[in-house]
Amino acid sequence: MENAKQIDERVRSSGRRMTVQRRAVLAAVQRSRHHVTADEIATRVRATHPRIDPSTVYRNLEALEAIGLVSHSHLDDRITRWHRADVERHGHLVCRSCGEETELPATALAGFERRLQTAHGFSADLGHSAIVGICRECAVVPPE
Amino acid sequence: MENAKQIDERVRSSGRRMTVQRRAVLAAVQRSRHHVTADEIATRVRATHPRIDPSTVYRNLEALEAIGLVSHSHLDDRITRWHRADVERHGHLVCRSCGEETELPATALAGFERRLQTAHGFSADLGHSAIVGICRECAVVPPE
DNA sequence: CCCCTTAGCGCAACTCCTTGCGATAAGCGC
DNA sequence: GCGCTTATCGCAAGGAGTTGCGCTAAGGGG
Repeated sequence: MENAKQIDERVRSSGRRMTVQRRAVLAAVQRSRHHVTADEIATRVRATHPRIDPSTVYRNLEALEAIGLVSHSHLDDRITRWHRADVERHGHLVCRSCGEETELPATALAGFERRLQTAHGFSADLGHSAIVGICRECAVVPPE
Repeated sequence: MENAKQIDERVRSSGRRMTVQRRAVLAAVQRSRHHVTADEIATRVRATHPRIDPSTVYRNLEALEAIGLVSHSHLDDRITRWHRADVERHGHLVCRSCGEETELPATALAGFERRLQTAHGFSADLGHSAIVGICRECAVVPPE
């Protein structure tokens, strides 16, 4: 966990500026537990800074990701979700039938990631996109 | 490969109807090699059926997927791509630095899928979303 | 501490896709 | 074949995210 001054310095040393808006977006992501959508972040930011435009939120999420302070992943087909960069990496199983999500520890991903590294020289991030499939329950009794 | 009559029957037996539009969308997907976007499909369909609305294309892709005649996957962060359901399943590695895509044979996915099955009872489809990471070249020399 | 350059901002327009709705036509039953 | 039910269509409006642009203000240099 870095303090405010270290973060400011980190932003500036990347050739960017630390603005009120950027600070607000970062704070909103840091206050959230996990996996918030850009829209939720925009709503939180506007609670204290009503004039901040959604486009500013989107642009700042990208900038903060480039700096390495936040990152995003994809839980289901459509929505991008954001989280602070220092949460422990992990994967997700999402059932395409009932939608249930299960978290997967990073250790469960490491074996396959190592395999892709040795076989293809590719450093995979299996936590970035959820793994879709059919969960145990739906394999037995499809819903509805 | 099924013939037209078998396909019609398959559509109808699911309680749906076989319309001119649905046939045109299916044909457009079948004529494409791999991984076309809904927008490309809409363009092709309009070449012969100019009055077909994009929303009709989207709805038909969903319907045809529910029937099992087409399916979709996600190659990069944003765009949904469609293909006929009978192409051989495979995975994709996408480099988040240079964007390069590498195809991965289904056999390369099977081991990890089996592992998820035994450990979590989850039937994963690792071909559905591309695996993002850093390719061999970019690990050595990041572009630009 | 002020200037000047330019990153970043708010706004409005735009893209891609989804949704609601009244009109149309697929296709089962007679 | 004909009628009737209703899935599906085209259209128009809506939602999420992106982009272009002229204005504002961050922050290094003097």
